[in-house]
Amino acid sequence: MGCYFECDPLLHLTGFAVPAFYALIDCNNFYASCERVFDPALLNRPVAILSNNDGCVIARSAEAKEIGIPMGIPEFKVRPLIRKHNIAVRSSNYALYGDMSQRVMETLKTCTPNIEVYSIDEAFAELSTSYMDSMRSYGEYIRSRILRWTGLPVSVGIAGTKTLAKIANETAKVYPSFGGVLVLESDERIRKVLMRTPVGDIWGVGKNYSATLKNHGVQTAWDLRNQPDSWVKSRMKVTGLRTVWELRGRPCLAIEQVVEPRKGILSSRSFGTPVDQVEDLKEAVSMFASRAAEKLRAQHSVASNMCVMLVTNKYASPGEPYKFGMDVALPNPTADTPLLAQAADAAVDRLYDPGKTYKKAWVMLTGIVPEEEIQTDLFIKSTYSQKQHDLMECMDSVNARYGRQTMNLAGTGLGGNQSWQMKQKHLSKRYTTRWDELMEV
DNA sequence: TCTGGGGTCCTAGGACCC
DNA sequence: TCTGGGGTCCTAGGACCC
Repeated sequence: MGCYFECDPLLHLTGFAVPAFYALIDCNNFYASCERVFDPALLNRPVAILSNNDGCVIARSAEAKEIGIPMGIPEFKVRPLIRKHNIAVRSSNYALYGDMSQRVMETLKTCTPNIEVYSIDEAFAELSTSYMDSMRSYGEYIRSRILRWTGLPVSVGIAGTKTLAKIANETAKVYPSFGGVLVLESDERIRKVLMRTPVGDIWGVGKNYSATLKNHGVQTAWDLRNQPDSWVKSRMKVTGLRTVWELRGRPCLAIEQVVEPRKGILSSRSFGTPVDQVEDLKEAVSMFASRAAEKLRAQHSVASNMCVMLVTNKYASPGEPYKFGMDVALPNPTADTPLLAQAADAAVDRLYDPGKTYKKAWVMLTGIVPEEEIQTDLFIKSTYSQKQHDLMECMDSVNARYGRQTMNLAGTGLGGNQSWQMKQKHLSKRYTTRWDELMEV
């Protein structure tokens, strides 16, 4: 099979079978491409996608990148550029992107069984040695099938480790001559590609490490690959050492097919307009608690801790505190929406300052355990009875069938025109998940 | 005027145990 | 003058990812 086992005490590797090749399949400009599938008028226009409240640019088409719209820039700062180049602007439409993502992943599974869905727009795949002779044509096959079945263009990078596959993918995107597929096989080709990859572009090397490395004269992935282990470990810890070994072709990261339950669940939004009334704040926070509880139940877990945070404008007076939060320990682990909303509500009472104007709030659940492992306290009444569990299950299935807002706590407000609701002025339709929003021809 | 929303892992240090 | 030798658990903070 050509498999072998790694086991290195330094890296705490438990030993996993290592396949010959890893592929990284990544959608090109995913959000912009999703919009284009259903609006062909966008095909030859630059496209920019805005954050939830239409505040920042969070995704761009290739043309918009070329014009020089940076990632994460506040929209108002590039408004002149948007007008000048007639850039199409959309609010983020996660209902659409999430569904399209699922279609891509399902399609990919028909090509190769062992995949790890790594993010909304990318997946790793383990390619067995039987494809050895035709890696490139296999990559092309994946690419053309996803394009035909979903309308979305992807790039494919194939190499001996996940980190190298990431680099291969990036390189395939940058140089159109590769036709969207790059296989890193020979040492010579690996060397060439690593020499033109800046350290900051390596998966696992962020802003901080990148700056440190450059200060030490380490400019490219090839430079980093050639540093001694001890040098790397002292500056970048064990995770950095794994990255370097991966650059040398020694796999340290396995495909992770099973999705582990989340250890923290966060629900937060910036408000459409700033909020200074405690009632509005409570509505919003109840809504976030409900959303977090839904996510919690979806993974069959319960939580024993909640953190509620109120956030004011951090740009207004730099240096001043702008986050005001508190932890709430729940008497017993629960996934009951009314209980969690109640706890959040009480927290708002304690945190609220009538003199402040709030821009955003959070509800975060931690202390998460599987629901079948609830440790009940002998002296405290259970906070997640069978009855509550069944009621929540019923609520979730109603909302799954008829839409998220169908059955809600009264405390989350009656919907429609709350000031804290997101702006989303440029939202496209939920073409693939709502009967009443199908594309009209 | 206007500035996203989620997550993960690792390490150091302190408290505490026998 | 001299002051054991191990552990574990928790938390805060820093790094990273999309």
